[in-house]
Amino acid sequence: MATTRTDPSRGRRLHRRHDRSFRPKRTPTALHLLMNIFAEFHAVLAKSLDALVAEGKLPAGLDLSRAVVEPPRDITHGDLSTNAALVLSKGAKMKPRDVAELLSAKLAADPRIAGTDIAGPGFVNMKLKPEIWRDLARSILTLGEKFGDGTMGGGKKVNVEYVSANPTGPMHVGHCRGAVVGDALAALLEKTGHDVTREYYINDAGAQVDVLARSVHHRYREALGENVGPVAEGLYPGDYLKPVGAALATEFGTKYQTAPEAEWLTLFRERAIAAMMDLIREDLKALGVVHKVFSSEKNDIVGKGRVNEAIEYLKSRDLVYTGVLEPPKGMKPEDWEPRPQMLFRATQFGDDVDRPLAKSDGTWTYFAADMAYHLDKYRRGFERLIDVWGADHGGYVKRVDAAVKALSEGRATLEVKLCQMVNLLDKGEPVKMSKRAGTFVTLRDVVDEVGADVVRFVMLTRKQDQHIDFDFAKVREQSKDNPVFYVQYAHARHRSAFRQAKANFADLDTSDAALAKADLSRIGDADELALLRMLSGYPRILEAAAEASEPHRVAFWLYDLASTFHALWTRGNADPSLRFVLPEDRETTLARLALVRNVGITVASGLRLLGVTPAEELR
RNA sequence: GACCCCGUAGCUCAGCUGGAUAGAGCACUUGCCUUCUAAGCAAGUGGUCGCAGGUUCGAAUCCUGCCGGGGUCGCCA
Repeated sequence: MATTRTDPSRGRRLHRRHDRSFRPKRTPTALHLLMNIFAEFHAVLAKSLDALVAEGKLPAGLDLSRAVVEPPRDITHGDLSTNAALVLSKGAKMKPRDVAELLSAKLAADPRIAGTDIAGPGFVNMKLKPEIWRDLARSILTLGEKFGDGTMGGGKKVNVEYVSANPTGPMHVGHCRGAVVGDALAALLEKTGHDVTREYYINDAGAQVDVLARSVHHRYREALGENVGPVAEGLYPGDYLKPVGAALATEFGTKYQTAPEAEWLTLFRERAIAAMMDLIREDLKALGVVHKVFSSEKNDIVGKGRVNEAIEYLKSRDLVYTGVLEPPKGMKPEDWEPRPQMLFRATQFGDDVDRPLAKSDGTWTYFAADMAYHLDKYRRGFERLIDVWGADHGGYVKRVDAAVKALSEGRATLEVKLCQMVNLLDKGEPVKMSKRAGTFVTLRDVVDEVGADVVRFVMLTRKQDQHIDFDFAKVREQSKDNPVFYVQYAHARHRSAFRQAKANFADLDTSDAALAKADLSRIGDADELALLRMLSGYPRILEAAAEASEPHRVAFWLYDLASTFHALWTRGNADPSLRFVLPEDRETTLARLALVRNVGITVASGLRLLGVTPAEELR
């Protein structure tokens, strides 16, 4: 396996490239926009190190790639902390504390650093001048929701394929996790400077779409008034096919009522798939998910001979052969019989066994088509492919990874994000669902009932490889168990503070531009500065989340931010002098509104990234 | 049998890709509304990070082996 998650060198490399390339440019005329404080001070650290090398106090060629500048766990340790001395001591052949002494003295000379000290085994802690936080506040007001935009991706093309539900019916709740995770991941990658394409793969070439066509034919006859009885075993029984059958009845009358299957199968299949895709697109739209590209297995891959091309390519590399697979050990398939098959040498690329490409009836396996599809993505210029799948497809990862490696000669990378199951519950009791029996809860039902905001946020309150319990009773409650309200409430409160300000100062200019000019030296309370310090972590969180492909981190961070803001807000209850709006003090009000607006901008940015509406008010 | 994921407070889960004294919500105990919307806040109780080794200045995090739970395993998609 060589996916991103298991390749330890990958993250490091990206970090370093980003950090090194970040050189704050100071233009005397414009305000220097503080974007990522940690990246900036990593640059300061590198400069200090260079100086120490030039002075001969440290040897040249030290590897700074493992050194990080981060917020200390405990704020009494200062604003920034670096492990540089610990990381460098070995290469410098010095004790960590001694390296720390040198770095500490050098860093203390930076005009923006108020002081440094050494702690523990050799951490260097830095205390920044409060003016830094006020610069940050002004920067956020100037940037607006661009705050947090990053260049980490370097404009690189990334293809994110997600949902890709079979076109045999409306989406059920189980699909919505992948939809939300994929969508948020795509947004996150865009925010961090990637050129993202959101894509959906339509599995419309298999046997199941023929079943769909037959199911529609049943509904068609039904619509013509024929007494067809219940839907036959093995067909899709859902009512959602009735309108499709009815439309065909209107259009073609009795033409295909008794005709042999061969006469209508293709037509009915195409109409049915088109109708189902319309349905699915509507469902996705209700959830706020919009794909840019829909690739059809049948029309874009198989029909265009892409599978043949892929196989021919592999054959030319001697990666295809005819062989007989061993039955899997430990389980005894009853109908197992050894059979020669066309196989792809997946084992040469890290898979456990070689994989079949053709079925016994001569048609391609799903894998063969999927392989060709991934080659198609690569040929469209994507060297980074991300697929979001359900965890039940976990056993399929290695072979597609092997295929991508083989077909791109190692130039393309595939990351598969597996989303664990969503356990659907009602008051703690499992809800039974069966698509074949037609008893399943649709995504639409859930979205209509609790709203897209709640569905989306809940789906992001777990790491994707962790199970989620989605309990209707709880989600319906719209109580404080629902973290989405907690975060939205922070945004609503920020709006409320502005309404309050207008009520007290009718003529007050509270535009972001005006707030950026406020006298921010009036922001001095420890909790106020702590809030700004927290906001400074936003770009950092986005980068880390993007690098790990873990959008849930943004949701958790927003929750923490909301918590910090609520705490500050509530202090005003006990001590009116700490309120944001002070009817007696226009200037301080303006400064505090600037702070509040910083929170509002950042919460809105984060929520929008996750596809959740920043609420104006919650009542 | 093989492969993948998970195991952290009573419960549900985070833990910033190896850092300092392991965090949050729920639950439980105790306070805060003549209100900048209390859908909120503050404090307290609660941990052998599944077990055992290893790697190093340092491990919940990385490696190995076990234990427990889930998922998957030729011609379904």
